[in-house]
Amino acid sequence: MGQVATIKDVAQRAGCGVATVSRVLNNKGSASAKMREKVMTAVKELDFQFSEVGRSLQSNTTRTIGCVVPSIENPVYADAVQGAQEVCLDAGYQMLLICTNYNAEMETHAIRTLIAKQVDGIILTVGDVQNSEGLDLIRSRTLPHCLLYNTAPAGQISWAVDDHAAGVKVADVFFENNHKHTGFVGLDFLSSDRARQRFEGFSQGCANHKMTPPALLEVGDNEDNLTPQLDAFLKRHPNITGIFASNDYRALATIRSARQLSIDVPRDMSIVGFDGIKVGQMIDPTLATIVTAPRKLGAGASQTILSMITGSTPLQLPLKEQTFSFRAGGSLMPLAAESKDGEKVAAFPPSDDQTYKKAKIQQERST
Amino acid sequence: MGQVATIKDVAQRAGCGVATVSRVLNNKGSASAKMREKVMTAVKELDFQFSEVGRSLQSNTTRTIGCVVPSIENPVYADAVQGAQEVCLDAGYQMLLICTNYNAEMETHAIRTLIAKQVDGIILTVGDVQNSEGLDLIRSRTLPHCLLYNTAPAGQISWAVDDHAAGVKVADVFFENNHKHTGFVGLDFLSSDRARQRFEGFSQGCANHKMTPPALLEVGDNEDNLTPQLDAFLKRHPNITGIFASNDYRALATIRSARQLSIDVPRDMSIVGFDGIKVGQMIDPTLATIVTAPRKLGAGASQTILSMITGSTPLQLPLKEQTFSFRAGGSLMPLAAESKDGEKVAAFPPSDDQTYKKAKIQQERST
DNA sequence: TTGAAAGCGCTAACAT
DNA sequence: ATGTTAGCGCTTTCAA
Repeated sequence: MGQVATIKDVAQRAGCGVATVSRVLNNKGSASAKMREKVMTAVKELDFQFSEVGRSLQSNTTRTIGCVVPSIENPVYADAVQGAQEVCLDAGYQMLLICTNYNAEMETHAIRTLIAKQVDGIILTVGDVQNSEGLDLIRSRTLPHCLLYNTAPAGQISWAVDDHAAGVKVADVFFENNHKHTGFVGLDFLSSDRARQRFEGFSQGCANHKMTPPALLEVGDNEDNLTPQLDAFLKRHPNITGIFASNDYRALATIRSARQLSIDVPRDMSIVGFDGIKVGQMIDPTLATIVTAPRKLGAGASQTILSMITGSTPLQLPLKEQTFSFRAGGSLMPLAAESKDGEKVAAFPPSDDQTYKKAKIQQERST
Repeated sequence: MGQVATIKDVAQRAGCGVATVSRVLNNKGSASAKMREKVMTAVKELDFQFSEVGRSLQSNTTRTIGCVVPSIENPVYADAVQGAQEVCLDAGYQMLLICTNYNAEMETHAIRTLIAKQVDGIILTVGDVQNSEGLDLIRSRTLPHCLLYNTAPAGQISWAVDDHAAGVKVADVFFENNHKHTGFVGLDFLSSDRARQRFEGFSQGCANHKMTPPALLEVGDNEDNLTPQLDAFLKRHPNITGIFASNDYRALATIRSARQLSIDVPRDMSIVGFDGIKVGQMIDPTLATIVTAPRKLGAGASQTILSMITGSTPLQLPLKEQTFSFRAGGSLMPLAAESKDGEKVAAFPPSDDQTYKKAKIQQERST
């Protein structure tokens, strides 16, 4: 249905053998000007295009990269996939995309399918690097592959945000702004080792500065009841002046819940998010956050894969330090030295405009 | 590299011909229990999987659907692609994704590539339905295809938001809330016929209610200077109390700019967005907007394609009326009857909570 | 029930 | 310079 003319049809119409057609169209081997001419007109007349299926069978190569991510409804993955796809396309490769919906069975099935489809390489985010059936499958075939957003186990190559280091960075920022009592709001850790690493880094950073260990508020996936949870949490930990949310959406939800509890952000509470989504800068107050570069990670993963396939380009390795940067925002404000224990006093609140400029500078530096 | 064992290897190991292996594995034709056994163990031992490339060449079918969209960095497309991909996967099809970055040449190239890859069908969003080289290419091969987010020309099938009807709806909403003087903020129409249709529908709706024709503010892609543009716009049209933004991001940007101009939303100005992105409900005020269901559109497009391919499933047709719904939000507030000409008076400002409940009811109705 | 062989579209080795 | 042909992995006749 999709294709009509084959190389045979072209050969017949041009009055030559199929090999000649192949040679002309691929600019490989010799062909007379006359033959070239005849072939080209036949191609035009038939609107001929090679079938990649035939080529793939013959060359044992598909010029296709498989990509497995949990869900592109999450903009972090969407952007990464977009970046990966662009690099592939530039190199003449196409991308087969499968979303697993955070489901381990789907993940295995997806990888099996991609192997069957004979992709030349796979870029993937798995649920658990230590225990992934699909990953084992890939390894047993020595298929070029590259992890994305998974912390690489020893010897593995991966493009991912250094969640631990980013967590440390947030602790540094809180410290610099004089917040000593902090909290962390995250999804329950069972479903996200990434959030756990952010928390661990954050704890580490707090310890480095001799700050109180961060209080932990684990919330479910259902965001509706964050407000009462936050209320109870803050009653248990009344000293807290700074909260690190495991991602920007959660940070926004936290700000909203705080507002419902008549807690003003940033006057009464400073909030720092994670990811650096676009809207963070469009709202009021703007969101202080860890900015990541999903596109770059995706593009990097593609470059890695491509260099594994062609062997030509020197293997690109992600630089851990460059996988994130902090962006200041109105949701974070310095806290004056405590006048009394536990009392919160705001010092020289920066105007929104100042904060914005600060954010901009920070951003430019990191690019 | 990717694949090792072929059907030949299995046959050899099982001590039979390749045809037997094929029959056993496909459950087609007869095979003795003994042979089945031998084949299955050979398969296990070799960890054999069929090569889809070989199958495709033989069957002239690839079980692959091509998908061409401008960019999945736009969550509207990301969600649509995700929905489309899921439906494909459920039906045993995979998805080859190409993003065109709103570039016409890329679009043509993408479609050419997908044809060469012998995809069984194509789901696509083109820049200009009336004038798309790629679309012509597809039509000339009678390849099953389905438009997504493009208004279908006569006889064409397309899954898209009814932008015009949605525009009318927004006018209705403004009218119900007593806003008679309105404006429309959109990207310059050259690059988006969708925004133009929203505007035309909006104008139509305003005319229906004998309202002033909406004033038009066309902004460039660069959002930085929205504030001065908005300022000038509102000075030219001082009566405006309601603004319809062509999408939610632009609505947020408009709210931000308004705030910089000391115009309070919704007290001094009501804003309605378009798309229904998640964060619209997480900010303060919540964003009144037209909610669309990108996932459903994508899924619908896939169903259409699949039924075109298999002919079995009854062809799904998009229902125009169900492609959007209005969601109330804090950014829109009723305006009291004008006390003096041009003077704006807010009537019974709804608490955020009320607005939220209202939004929720609206949302539940529409699902 | 089973195997041999043709053929899907293409490339590359070989022959002319 | 050009044509013939084998073979990539698979399915499907067709014979046995």
